[in-house]
Amino acid sequence: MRLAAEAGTIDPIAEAFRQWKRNGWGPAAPGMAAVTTIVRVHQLLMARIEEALDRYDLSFARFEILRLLAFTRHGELPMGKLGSRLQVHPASVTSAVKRLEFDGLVRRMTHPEDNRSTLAVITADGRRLLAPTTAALNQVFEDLGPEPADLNELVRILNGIRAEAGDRIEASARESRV
Amino acid sequence: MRLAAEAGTIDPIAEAFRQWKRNGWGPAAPGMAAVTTIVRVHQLLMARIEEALDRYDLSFARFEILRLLAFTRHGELPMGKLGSRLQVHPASVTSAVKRLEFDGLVRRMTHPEDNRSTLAVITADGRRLLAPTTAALNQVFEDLGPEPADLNELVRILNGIRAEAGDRIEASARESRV
DNA sequence: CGCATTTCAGCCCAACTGAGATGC
DNA sequence: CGCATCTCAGTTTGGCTGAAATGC
Repeated sequence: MRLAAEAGTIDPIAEAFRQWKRNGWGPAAPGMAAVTTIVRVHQLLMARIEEALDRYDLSFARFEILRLLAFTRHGELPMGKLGSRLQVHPASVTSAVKRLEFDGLVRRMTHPEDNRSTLAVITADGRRLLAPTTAALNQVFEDLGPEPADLNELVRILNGIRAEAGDRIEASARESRV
Repeated sequence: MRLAAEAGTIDPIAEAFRQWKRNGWGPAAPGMAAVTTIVRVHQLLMARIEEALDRYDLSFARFEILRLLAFTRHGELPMGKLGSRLQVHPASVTSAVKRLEFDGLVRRMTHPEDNRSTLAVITADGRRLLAPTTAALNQVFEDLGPEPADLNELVRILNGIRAEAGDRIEASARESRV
């Protein structure tokens, strides 16, 4: 999506924040601004990430699968484990891996110790593709804007939201003040 | 989506952060953790928001249109303006407003001063629906977890990302330290 | 005429549901 | 047998493109 910023206009999020308070929803205003900003930043980030991966014909979801596999000891993981680690639906894992297999980036084999389960294994081509794509994404990660200390602070606060929602957070991550 | 947390496992994001540094991508590690955490929190938030709006048969996108219309002086806005304010594609505005009109929450009229343009106008039913839905969302906003001061800090840092991406930010929002 | 605004048809993709197959 | 794991077909959804219609 290529949406031009509205010319000569104020920040829509700041404006909404003002209206929220004016309408007597003051206690919810900081949360409302936080949520709206997260949604907007998510949109901006996904656009940049997709653009960075575009020429490699990889979606962010498929990249994450490759990356996760490469991080394991033998470059393999059961389908179900992929889903729980990446928080995606089992059926989505099936289709993403199918696409990766079609592209020769992973192959599938039934689990040697449990024939119900099938392993996704990253191929040499898959590992090769990780070098340039990781570099492209790291470029995005390094150009976010805020200083590393602020990014760590950002993660700390967001982890508070994850914790409240029941997400599993490491204790250390919740405390660390940069 | 209702995805159970993986039992007995560490935080996947913290683990990825560790691996990122171990692989020599240290400078990108804070940004990588920030992006991954934003993506995850976005996912959690959208699930909660959709759940809160579910019984009103409203999507978040359609709620935002109603809210934006209610905030204007006459409860009306041209289609194009809706799109630029909410950062959605013109064709998406058309379909969202069509759905809202079908539900009797907005009606459409051609712009009195420019016949090319059509105005979306919120109806009395639309305004009525905003009371309980706003209350339901405010409940979500108030229960995010972090204190208001931290939420403001969160917005400040995220605005740094928006600014870097060329989003229009109010100067005040970029400076405010809570 | 060029340009702006909106709509529409059509496409693609992601995600989910429910049913089934297989094996523990 | 109940349960876990995965796959598949089908549906829905959102968002996009490109073209058309209308009027400035």
